[in-house]
Amino acid sequence: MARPTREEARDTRRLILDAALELFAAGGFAGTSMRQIARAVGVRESALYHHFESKAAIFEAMVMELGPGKMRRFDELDLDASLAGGLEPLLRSFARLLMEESARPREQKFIRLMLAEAPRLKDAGVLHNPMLTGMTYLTGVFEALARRGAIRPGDPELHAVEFMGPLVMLRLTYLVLVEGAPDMERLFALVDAHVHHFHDSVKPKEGTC
Amino acid sequence: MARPTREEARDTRRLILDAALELFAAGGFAGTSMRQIARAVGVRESALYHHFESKAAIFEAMVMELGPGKMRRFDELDLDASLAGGLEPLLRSFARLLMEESARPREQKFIRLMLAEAPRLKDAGVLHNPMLTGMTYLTGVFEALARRGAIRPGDPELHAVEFMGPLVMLRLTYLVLVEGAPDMERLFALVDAHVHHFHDSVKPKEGTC
DNA sequence: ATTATCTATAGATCTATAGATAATGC
DNA sequence: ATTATCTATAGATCTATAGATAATGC
Repeated sequence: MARPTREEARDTRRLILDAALELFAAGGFAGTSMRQIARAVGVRESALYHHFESKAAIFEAMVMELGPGKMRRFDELDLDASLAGGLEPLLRSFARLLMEESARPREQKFIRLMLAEAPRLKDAGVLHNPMLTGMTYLTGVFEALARRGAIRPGDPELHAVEFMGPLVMLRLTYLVLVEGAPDMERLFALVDAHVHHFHDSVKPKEGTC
Repeated sequence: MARPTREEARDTRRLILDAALELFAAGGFAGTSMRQIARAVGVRESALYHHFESKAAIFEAMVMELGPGKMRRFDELDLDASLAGGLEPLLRSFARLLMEESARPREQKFIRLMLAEAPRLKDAGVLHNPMLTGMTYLTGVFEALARRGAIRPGDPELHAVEFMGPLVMLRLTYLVLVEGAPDMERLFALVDAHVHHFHDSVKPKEGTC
């Protein structure tokens, strides 16, 4: 035994991170032991310490890998080009993308873990609440949209809250806090309805009364 | 020592529950030891077992006490009478009440605990996700409002999502996931702006174009 | 020589229980 | 007799380390 041959070699670091995410999401950081992680991976505890200095180091590596805000997908976006297809389709595809991503098992577990360990995130070297970071970013987007007249003028933070609030809540109720398979059909129907409702309430007023 | 005199007697059960809420909210259920709770209360571990069978029993008692959905405040409400003052003031006072309540330290800790322990709630005898219960309830309220023409017709679940989503998110960002004193002024400004925006989007259409 | 594992274990917890002690309320 | 605490401890479990072993890549 001891060191495995090249044929048997596996990416143990990867396996540790995957097993730890699974276990942390289900039992919490403190509720998961190095022993459980080792058992899930199929190695001894001491092998874990070869890859990570401590249990906290596993958590930190996980946050570093999955954490830094997925909100920046708008960054690669040329607002003017995207707006050519219309504001509502743009918002809808963003909202659907967010939900599809959140529905992925790894993301579901990670969001659950972040919510559960929120009070301890700072100790793990995560300076800012990911939710706040996302909101700050979206606020900037709505500011830009208002500047070019794509939406009617107003408090951009309010627009960010009105747009993201229902999405965050739908994600919580349908994806994060639910157990078993989520009702994706109902979820997407509500997402589309929300986008339509939101768009209706911010689109520039047209015509005269 | 041993049993304290009547003068020194304290409500130890109450003190245990309070200390446990504090510690569970900060460190999670698994991250908190009976030893820590005993130290916080100022008794020995064995005294805890006089009041509760186990650590899990403390958690269960806590959920039983604080859990059963605070959403039912609408129950004591005569919709018709309340609507006399106008829909927007009614919604605003509900939203502000929800935020004021969520801002109370005990509630903040409890919400944090519920989010953190959500995957383990079923084991604690909590059958339903409190968030879903609240949404079901609110959906009924908006159905009633639509039936009596106080809001324009539409999917009542969508209305519940549009109304509560931003409130849930504001609560998360400003009260639950934040550390230190929350910026209540900015929070209430956003709550009021949200209620106004929401009311604008659901009030019955008046006049003709 | 380095890397990835193993066996074995030290030392620190932690939950829960047994049995003693003293105040209370009948 | 009952209630609420204490002291003491059994027994389980947990994090982390020391040192051995064998495969890898130079």
